[in-house]
Amino acid sequence: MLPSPSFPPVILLAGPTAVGKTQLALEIAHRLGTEIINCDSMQVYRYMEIGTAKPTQEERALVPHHLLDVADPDEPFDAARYAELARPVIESLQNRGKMPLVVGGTGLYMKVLTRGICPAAPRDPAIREQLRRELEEHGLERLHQELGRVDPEAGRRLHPHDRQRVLRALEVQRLTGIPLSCWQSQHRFQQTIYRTVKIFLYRDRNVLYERINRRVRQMLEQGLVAEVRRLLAMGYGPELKSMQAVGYKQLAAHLLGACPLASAVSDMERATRHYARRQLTWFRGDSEFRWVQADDWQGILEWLNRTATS
RNA sequence: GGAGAGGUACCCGAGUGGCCAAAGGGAGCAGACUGUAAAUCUGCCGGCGAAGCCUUCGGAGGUUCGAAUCCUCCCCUCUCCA
Repeated sequence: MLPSPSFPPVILLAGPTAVGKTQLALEIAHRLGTEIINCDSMQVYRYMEIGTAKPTQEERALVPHHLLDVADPDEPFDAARYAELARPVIESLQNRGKMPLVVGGTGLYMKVLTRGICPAAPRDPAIREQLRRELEEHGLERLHQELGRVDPEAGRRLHPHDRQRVLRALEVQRLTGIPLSCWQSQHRFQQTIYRTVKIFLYRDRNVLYERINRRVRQMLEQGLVAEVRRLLAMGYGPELKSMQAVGYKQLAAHLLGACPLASAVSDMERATRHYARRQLTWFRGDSEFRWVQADDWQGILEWLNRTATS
């Protein structure tokens, strides 16, 4: 799968949370006569509307959206699955001569979509369970030591406190008998699958933080608390990955009696800021993204016209 | 007016003579990231900087070899009594 120059390029529109991706995406999609492919790890879940700032039904009526509502909140979902679902959509759009517009803030999903992922085995529930038990019994230090033995490179690279990655590395090693770092050395994100045009929307940090606070307030006015209550009532508990999402996590804690609403809200604001910061760090690392001021629609559209059609 | 309590770095807060540029937490900033990624994890955090130096603990004095810590006066905040 090499990038085919005859195919329309894939436009990637990224940016930190609350920067204004959705609105601009609608405009771009409208101008280019194309469709939007969501690249937000939380908007893929059903029933999570307000807190994920998912495009509304009205917005979706204006421009077709893909990869929204493709999983239940308790369904396993990850970057590989995302890419698996998004690729056929991209192809289908390209076959119709359209430039797929991938929009979202989930850096890893974009990376895996455009560059693939190492073919190490997916998550295995049985081994996970076993690892969880060992973690409880012996502690993380011990597991990290084991990793150092079976996969010295990963052991060196991974911080002993990084529970998630240490467990994942052990999982792969046990499942396949091959160290994760070997799998990874086979796949270094070198190959690009599509011809892409990458845009990263940014704003002054203080302005972004103000927008975040404002949007949190709006979400609450729109009934985010009720939405979270509904999810809990449907049996989607706070332990689910989907329920770790910013906003859902804090409000679920409040609804379950852990803290007053006011502190849940300020926790949510802070978590959103932290998230935005991490997004900035992530995308700074990908020099192919062109950073553009989020208000400069005119400039963006002109630049897109030049670049995407050249 | 009287009786107490207190003022510590952006915030909260520990520290009661040297081991204090000052615990801890939060915020903030920077970074890492290959199947949980809105997750997980790391570092920095008075100033300049290599060592080291310089300015900090409400303000001004004082005691002491040495003060955030002790004394004096002043300013401010809070609680209670009037």
